[in-house]
Amino acid sequence: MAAPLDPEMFDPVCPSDLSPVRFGDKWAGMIIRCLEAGPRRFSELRVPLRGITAKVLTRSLRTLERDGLVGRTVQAGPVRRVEYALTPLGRGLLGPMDVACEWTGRHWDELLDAREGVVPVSAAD
Amino acid sequence: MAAPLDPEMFDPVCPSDLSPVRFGDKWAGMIIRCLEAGPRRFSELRVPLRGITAKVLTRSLRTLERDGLVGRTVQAGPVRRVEYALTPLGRGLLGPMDVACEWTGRHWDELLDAREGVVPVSAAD
DNA sequence: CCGGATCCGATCTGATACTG
DNA sequence: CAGTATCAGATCGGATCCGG
Repeated sequence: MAAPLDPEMFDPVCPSDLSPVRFGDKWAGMIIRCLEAGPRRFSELRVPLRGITAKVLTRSLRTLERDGLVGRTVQAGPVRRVEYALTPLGRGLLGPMDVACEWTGRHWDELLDAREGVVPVSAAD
Repeated sequence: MAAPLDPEMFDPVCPSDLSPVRFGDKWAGMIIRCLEAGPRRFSELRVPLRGITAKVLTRSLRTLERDGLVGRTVQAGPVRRVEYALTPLGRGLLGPMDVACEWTGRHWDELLDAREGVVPVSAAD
């Protein structure tokens, strides 16, 4: 429902693999975020998830379904319409996700420094 | 530090892959838990991490080190002694971890039911 | 004691092409 | 529109053996 998903919802310059915290597989966290505001169609999800192939999106969604985090609804008709939505369980996961995201945001520069081999202060020769 | 690590700290019957939340690689979360009470030696870590091979433990520790979550200290001497400890950054991660663990604990049965294909209530024919 | 080197199978991810 | 089939590449976790 509601507003269409922002195509630039996930900044490609922001490699989220800097964060030690992961939710499900590579895409699961982003999918859950996409479903936060309400049910979304398959094609709708593909927009912010730049470049994800249908197969990969399908597999991630199936896994989320198997784990009880996402529900799938098929509406037969002239054109096929499949909607995905968070289950109550999946919605509950938003809490821990917010905590993880906030933590990562607060320590982004430290995480970045660590990767780049930056030393505390004056040791930087 | 202090007390030795409980060898049964991680229940093998408790497949943590039921939880959608993961910290780093397969072992990172457990390693961080092991370091919660203070620095630990390499061999010490291998006890609760039943069956982990030296190579894999080394790799996980190196990754944690690269990401700035764990520090490594070598004390040369008659016998080699290497200690690992949480950095302030790594220690901060305990917060989000606690949140994730608590959430998983609270929803354990729902997660289990989903995996076993249990339907809500009376739909179980 | 604390690893590194090598090799291997399993899993993950994706590109490409095709379908009800 | 919403997938499936197939194939290829990368990464992961681990067994086994070797070294400082």
